[in-house]
Amino acid sequence: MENSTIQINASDGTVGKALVMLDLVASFERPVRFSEILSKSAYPKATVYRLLQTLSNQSMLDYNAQTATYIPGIRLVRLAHSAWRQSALAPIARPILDDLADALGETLHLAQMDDGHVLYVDKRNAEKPVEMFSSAGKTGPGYCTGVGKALLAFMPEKEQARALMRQSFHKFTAATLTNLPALKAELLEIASIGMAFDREEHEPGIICVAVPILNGLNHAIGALSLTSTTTHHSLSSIERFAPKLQEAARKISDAAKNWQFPT
Amino acid sequence: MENSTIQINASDGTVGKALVMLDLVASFERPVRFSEILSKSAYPKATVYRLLQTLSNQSMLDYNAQTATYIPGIRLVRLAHSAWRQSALAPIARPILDDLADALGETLHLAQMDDGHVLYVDKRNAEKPVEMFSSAGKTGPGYCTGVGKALLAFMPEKEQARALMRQSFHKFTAATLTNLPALKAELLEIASIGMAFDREEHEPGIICVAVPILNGLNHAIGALSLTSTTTHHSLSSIERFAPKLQEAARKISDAAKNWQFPT
DNA sequence: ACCAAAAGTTCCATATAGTGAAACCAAATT
DNA sequence: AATTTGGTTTCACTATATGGAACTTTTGGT
Repeated sequence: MENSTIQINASDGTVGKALVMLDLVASFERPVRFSEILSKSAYPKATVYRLLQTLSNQSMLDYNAQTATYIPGIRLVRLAHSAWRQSALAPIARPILDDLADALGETLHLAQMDDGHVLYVDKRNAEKPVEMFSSAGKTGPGYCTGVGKALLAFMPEKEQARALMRQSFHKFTAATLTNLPALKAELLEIASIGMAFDREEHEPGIICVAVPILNGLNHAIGALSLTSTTTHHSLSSIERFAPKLQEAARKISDAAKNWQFPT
Repeated sequence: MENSTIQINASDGTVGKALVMLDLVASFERPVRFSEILSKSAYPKATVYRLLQTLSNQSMLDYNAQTATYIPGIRLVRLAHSAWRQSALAPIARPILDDLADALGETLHLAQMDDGHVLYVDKRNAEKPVEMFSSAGKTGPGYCTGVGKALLAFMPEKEQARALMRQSFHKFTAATLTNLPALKAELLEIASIGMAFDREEHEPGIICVAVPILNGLNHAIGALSLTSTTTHHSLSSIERFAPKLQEAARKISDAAKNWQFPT
């Protein structure tokens, strides 16, 4: 969301720095000029310059000579295809999500945790059926979405601590939790009841129920949510979908356990 | 397709090497062990080891400690989302593709050229409406697909020469062109008539018409195709769709020309 | 249970590749 | 014409990557 500060990359040498640059360019969400990148970066001019050149050579960035701007490159799309196919969760969950979408006719999201944030890896939309990359790959906050809280509540302690650090607590709506103690309390509750709600915490009028997809150690490998609006549903009426969600989550979990790459 | 040889990366130092490793891991299309990666790589053991560690640290790879295998990492999915949204062609083409799919009810592909190969960036399927990453990001051969030949035929001369080098001419079917002169002759024909056909060259029973999406200099920035089967259509019957495809291609081309990022 | 081979990890002297201050060049701007 | 701003190149310095080899762990065979 607010990306005003510089990301310092502790180690990982040149490769780490190059990837920081990639993230930086991506974070603008629009074509950016050299000087803009430079001003947001911690590295000196010549270093930034060379890193951008290397990344452009490698098609990890696209440089437009007309406008003298950089955008994330096409090679990422190719690599992501491979990542998505192999990430196990998304492809496995696909048929189960399809069935669930058919049965419920509501908007569904499948998400994973990525560095404390929510990464949506698949979606079924109640209205518009086709979505593509426009939804998969999208990220959202952890502390104020249903999937985010479901994932946080079922993380190994250490990872959870690290993920909680990354939350920035922007008050999107009146209902947004804006501090760590409040969030921690809610996560305990979620862990005990096995489901999470978004009570218009991220966007006014938008509510959701989310359940974790667990592995054998009771840690979340993903989360599944059903999203609706306050005009269509109330919290208690979407709660009624929870058993169906949990059943689907269990199916995905089972499929993931038994999943082996064809040899 | 056949990735049996080692990719040598001329320069670009450590970052280039790291990206070669990324591609290598992705090319397996399944979880791979260290030794498998090593055996396909040109770099010495310790180097490969360190590169893989760095990439895993950075979530560009996922290391599974249970199975001791690597797969492409989740960070790629996040980055690709950004790349796709900003690549201009795909998001711009989306509504036009939607309309065309509604009007024709046939399978459509939108593709770009990537290192001599075809990169599919969007798709509308006649039967299954939802597809996601499973189709976007997929790559295919340049010399034996409709979109590939359309893209090759309308490339700047130098780039074309480079792209032609990258073709490997595997004979998929009886109709596959298997040598450079034959391909060059066909590309001239395509350039003159402004459309390309796939006459069961990649898969038996699958035919397609493709048209380039041109910029102001008459170079392809993408290609649009309509795919069908020989049971549904003949070459001449799919040729009848060409005007509609060309109209859509022109619309996309215009939209791309006028396109400016919102300031 | 043992041994041998293979797979994976760490070490460390060396050299290569990255660094970044500064100079330079090219467009805009005054 | 002079100045500022944005972008590119240079080069001496050194931090970082390198990779052969030693070491540890795992696997598999008898």
